Amino acid sequence: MLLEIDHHSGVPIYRQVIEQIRQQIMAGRLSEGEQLMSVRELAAQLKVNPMTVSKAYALLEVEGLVERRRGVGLFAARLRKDKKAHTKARLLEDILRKAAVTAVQLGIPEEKAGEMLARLYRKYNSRTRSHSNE
Amino acid sequence: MLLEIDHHSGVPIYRQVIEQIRQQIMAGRLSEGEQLMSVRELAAQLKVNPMTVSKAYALLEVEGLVERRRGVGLFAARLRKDKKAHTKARLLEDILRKAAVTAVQLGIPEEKAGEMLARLYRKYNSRTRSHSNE
DNA sequence: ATTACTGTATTAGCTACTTAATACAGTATA
DNA sequence: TATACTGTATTAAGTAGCTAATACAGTAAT
Repeated sequence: MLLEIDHHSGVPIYRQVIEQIRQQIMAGRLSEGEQLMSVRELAAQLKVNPMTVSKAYALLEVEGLVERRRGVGLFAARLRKDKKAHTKARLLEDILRKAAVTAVQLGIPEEKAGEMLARLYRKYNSRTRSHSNE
Repeated sequence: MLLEIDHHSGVPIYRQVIEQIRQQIMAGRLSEGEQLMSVRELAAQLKVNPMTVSKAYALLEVEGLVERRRGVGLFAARLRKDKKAHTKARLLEDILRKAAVTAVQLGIPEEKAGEMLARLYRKYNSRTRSHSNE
């Protein structure tokens, strides 16, 4: 597992760690029960303080995505498939809710909002295999 | 024009001012060219420092939604209808883009994302006439 | 020029957040 | 128990963002 941190993006390091690990788990690139890099190991790789990594791990545990075992290590949580699907749906819904509120407030018709989403979805879906630097 | 500020929401005052005025302009509840409350007037109503209001106004001018005239006052910008529609579309697109990226990353199919958006749209659209306190 | 409004630049204090240094605590193995 | 790993609680420093106090600047009418 390799994480990349952009120190100039303005996005806090611990959030970047959270987002990347969450995505790897949700996309199935981290097996259930698999052990992740230790706090100090990942901290060294990212050239960051161990506590920063620990903070990210702590928040991921709150989300139910990992299990921390003091003295042992960190493991990808075992998620039932329906639970996993539910979590994914919730992540997306949180964002779509804002979009829906905005569309209603601006008086943009439902069909138009739907078309915009479909267009954007296809745009990014076609880039899945390539690197996106933005 | 009446604005309401929630001092406990965690959202900065100047952002709340921006969002509410932007929404009033976009929804057509502020006529083009109409004069808005002066900096000090609005600051008094909101019980806030005039500079906080001035900051909100400055950012609204950058968006092209208002015109500031020193010594005279603040006026809702005259927007051509197509420009207005374009601005509205951009506001929504910025949010929908994040949703699309998330959906693709999580492997959620386009149809499902579309259904979620439609459901949420209807949910908030049906509340348009009532007060929402959350 | 005076008055009475407009908006604004500068500065400073406050707060919340992020990161890091240090010392501590749990587990497994020999 | 000793060792060598695990993660963590506490504390503090640094930073960025928000708000406000003050003094300044433009406009219009008298």
